[in-house]
Amino acid sequence: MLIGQVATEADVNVQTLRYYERRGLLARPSRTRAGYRRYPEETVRVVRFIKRAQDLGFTLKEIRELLRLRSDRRQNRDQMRTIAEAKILDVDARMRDLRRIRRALATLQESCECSSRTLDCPILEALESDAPARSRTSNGGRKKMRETP
Amino acid sequence: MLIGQVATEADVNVQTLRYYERRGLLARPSRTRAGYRRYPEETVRVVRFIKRAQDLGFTLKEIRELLRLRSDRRQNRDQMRTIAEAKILDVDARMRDLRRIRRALATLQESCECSSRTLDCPILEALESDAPARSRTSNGGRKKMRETP
DNA sequence: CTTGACCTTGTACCAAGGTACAGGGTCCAA
DNA sequence: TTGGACCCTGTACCTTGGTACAAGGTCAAG
Repeated sequence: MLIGQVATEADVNVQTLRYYERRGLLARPSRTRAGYRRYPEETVRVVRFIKRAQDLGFTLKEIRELLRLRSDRRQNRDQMRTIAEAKILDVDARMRDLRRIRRALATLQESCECSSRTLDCPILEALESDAPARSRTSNGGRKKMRETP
Repeated sequence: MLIGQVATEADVNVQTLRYYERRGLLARPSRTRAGYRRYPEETVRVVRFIKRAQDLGFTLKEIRELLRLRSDRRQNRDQMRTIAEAKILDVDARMRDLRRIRRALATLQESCECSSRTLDCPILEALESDAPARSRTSNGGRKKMRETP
């Protein structure tokens, strides 16, 4: 398949495919004599995967890792297993958070007349958690602060 | 509370709070005579909520909507209920996808020696779905294409 | 009454994830 | 043999979600 066809079937822009190639999400494909990229059919599935994974909040970098798991399957078994395990924990955490949000939305939907106080809002409670915040490009260090007596 | 204290407790940058105000996620707070922003305690919880929701892949725009649900609770009940319902469907879809990914990762982790063929990779299968792709800033219209006979 | 830690606005910059355009080559049907 | 639809590379630009100054005002302690 040529690039335009992949783009149409995966419902993305041609430029996006070239961009993914630069970012290492798509392998550099073989070329025709004229220098046109020629993709295997599978590429369409890969691109659709990327798009769905993005919807779930994975970054391109993380998705690249996920895809790498796929191709590295033969060598580095142990290392792979470890990465997979870490991703599973991450996914579990995301699911827990979603369940909370869901519960909150359901509460809102049903019981919006009863709990008429503006405080103790179910939406805010949804994500009030003791769980340590995950990844989120770290930011830890801030400066001194004036005393607050 | 002044802005710096909110920032410290919510573990974000001061600039970020002002940015959220511009983007309509935080209400414009009252000011001291000197023009300093003075926030209610609740703001810390709101900001933490924003951060967790972002981790889940919600955009600031979506989060603004979620928060709006909270404050509009008294008027527009029906409309609110409808939005909440839509969000619930969205959340459900996300969860389904995460479950698939999870299954795929588990498969990878356990059974990486058996399914040694490069095709039918569990990772790709994870998100192969008949479900129509959700939101994802629409992009629908692309141009004509040369016939592919 | 100054100094340091805080606050203000405004504007500029950054990384990620694309998108668009310029300038040019390929290929096939009419 | 030419025109339209496609492909190439390269570079510039856009949006999101912030961060980082610059230039200045506030306020409490020493």
